[in-house]
Amino acid sequence: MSKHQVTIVDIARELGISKSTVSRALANHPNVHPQTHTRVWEAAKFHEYQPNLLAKSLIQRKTHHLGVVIPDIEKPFFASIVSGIQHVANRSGYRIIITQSNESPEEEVANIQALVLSRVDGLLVCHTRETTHFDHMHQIYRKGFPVTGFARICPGLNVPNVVENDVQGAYLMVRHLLEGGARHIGLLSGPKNLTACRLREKGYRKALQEAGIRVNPRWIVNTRFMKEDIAKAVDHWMGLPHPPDGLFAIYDAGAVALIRHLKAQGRRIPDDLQIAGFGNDPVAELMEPSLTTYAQFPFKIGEMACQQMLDLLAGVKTAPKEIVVTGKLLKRQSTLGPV
Amino acid sequence: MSKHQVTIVDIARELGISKSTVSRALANHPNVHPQTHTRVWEAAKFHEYQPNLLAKSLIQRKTHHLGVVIPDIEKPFFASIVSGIQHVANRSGYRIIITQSNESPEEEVANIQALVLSRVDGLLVCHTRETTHFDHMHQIYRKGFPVTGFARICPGLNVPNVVENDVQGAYLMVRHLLEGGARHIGLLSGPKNLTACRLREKGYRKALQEAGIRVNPRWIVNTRFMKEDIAKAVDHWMGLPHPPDGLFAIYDAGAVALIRHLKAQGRRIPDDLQIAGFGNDPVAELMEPSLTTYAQFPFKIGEMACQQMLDLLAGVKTAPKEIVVTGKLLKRQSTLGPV
DNA sequence: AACCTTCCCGCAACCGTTCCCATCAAATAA
DNA sequence: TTATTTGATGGGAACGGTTGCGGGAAGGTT
Repeated sequence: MSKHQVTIVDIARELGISKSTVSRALANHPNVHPQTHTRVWEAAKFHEYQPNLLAKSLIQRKTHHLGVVIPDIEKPFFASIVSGIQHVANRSGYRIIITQSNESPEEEVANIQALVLSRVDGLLVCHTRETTHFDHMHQIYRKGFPVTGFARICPGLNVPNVVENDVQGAYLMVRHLLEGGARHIGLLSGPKNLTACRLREKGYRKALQEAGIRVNPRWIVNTRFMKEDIAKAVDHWMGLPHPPDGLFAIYDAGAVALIRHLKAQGRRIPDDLQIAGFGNDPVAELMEPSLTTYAQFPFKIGEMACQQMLDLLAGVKTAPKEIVVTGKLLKRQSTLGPV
Repeated sequence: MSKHQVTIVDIARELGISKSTVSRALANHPNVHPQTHTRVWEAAKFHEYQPNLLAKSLIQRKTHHLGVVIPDIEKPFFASIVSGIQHVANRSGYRIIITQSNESPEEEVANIQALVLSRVDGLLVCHTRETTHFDHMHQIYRKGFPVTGFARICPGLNVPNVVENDVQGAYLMVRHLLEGGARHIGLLSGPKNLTACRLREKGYRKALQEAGIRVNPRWIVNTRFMKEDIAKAVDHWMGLPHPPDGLFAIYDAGAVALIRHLKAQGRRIPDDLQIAGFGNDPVAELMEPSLTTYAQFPFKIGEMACQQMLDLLAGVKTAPKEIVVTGKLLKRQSTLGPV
């Protein structure tokens, strides 16, 4: 960076005009003489002039940066969301600053604060699993800072939110299992405090109730997403008077682990029992048997979330709404059998 | 944003002192009376003062932002790299701005230019597969702009680069196949113009030569990473006078597809032929048979790349070096058989 | 000829900091 | 006492742009 970056003042001096005129010419302001306009542009091009966006941001109070807070970008689900956000952001001339909380609430608030400090125009946030206090959110909301939530949202915060349709997805999936003939359907769920788990469980219950089946509480197993939980769950189910003829795991990794475990036990899938997952992990398609699952379109979620943010920034006045991105049931071998 | 953000001038006025003093107090400059210091800090806390980092950046010519250019964040490999970059960046008070080129050279240069325009302190870049002209890189290099390359680097650019050890990885893998008894080893490669492909092919050749095996050019198949390439490749190999007894795919997705295809044909792996991949895709571990592959530690690559950048920014004067992150061979069922 | 527009352009304030330099009182040294 | 250092503070010029306001020249209208 030895060379002095050329500024509008340099150009103004060289052309013998004022920096205001140069500024206006470069901004294509109408009240500039055509001849002056071209002279300025030529000089700018000649000197490889690059406007200092910091100065511009400072005065215009806009950085054209959006802050994104996610738990973990290495999860394909979040990576796709980020990609979707990025896609619509770039299209509108925004850049995104990404921060990861690594599922730590402390890092989450630190990231959020750092982002508002660096003057992003808006914040797109997905909370950690563990986030239970939302003071930091209400605080920036009170200041009028533009916020949009996605995937895991802050309860009771009056901002646009984009979520996947957990209830519906689980509902459809369980209906699919029922159509396949299953009557005793086990549910592999996660920690009870997670909204997503509760919602998917809700869909599960709804489908069973509609089919006139009383939900046996012992069908439901709550894990902590650990590998060790799988064997225990299977033992539990198989010890029941009526072992399940279908299993619905609310996360694909769980379904995958179930399949491996059951296959190792010599059970045939889906003949002995059907298995379904949730989330359309890349593995799902490649396993044997390929896994029936529910695709959530995270890219779409990202796009919608970012679009909400752009509307917010553009001052489009609509009541902040909750947008639900509906996914799609992918019926595969783990419920249908070989095709 | 109705409220006027409080500035140091506001605090100065309220306390009846000059803004210089406030600035110094907040920066914990020694030459400030202790009493003034606490008064300033208390006023700042009371009014929830937030420094305007834009103004600071403008004057100090440092944004504490790093630009990251990657082809596709949805690829686990790149997601991990980004995560690694982020990790060391945050630790040192830097934020990262991420842009995706989507494997399009045009988007790549657009992103890079936008990033230098928004005054990032440095640029971490991984080129697209298709990037063949590197004018944009030389241009910013000439300006003295801090650049670090990773994974796919710009040839002939005198900047720190961090790459994985392609030659070594392929070499070790082929040696492993040889140890397993394979003698006719097919290579599923990618487009010839990609450096990674050429390097891995080099490792492949080296291992065979060392073992005293003449490389049969017909063993090598160049794909374009398409699904359709797989069937053709298999047909080609099986049509040879001596069909291969081992296959090395330089990308895991290829190995996975090979396994599925060969299994569908009724061939037993690894009994009929061994199969190995490269990259340690998450699927590799979960398939059946689990895939022998080479793990590249992308997180580490990201960390190293970012560390190089920080050194660069700190002015640590070392000749820009090429750093090689060596991976690890993961021997699994596709070469070893059931365990 | 006097007046009114319209078109260009320059002046200067402003955005919110940092930081160099000057100032001045108090403390120390001669 | 006087000279010198030290410590705390204020003034003001940057940083690189944007923008409201006013003015002058050119042209058109009564």
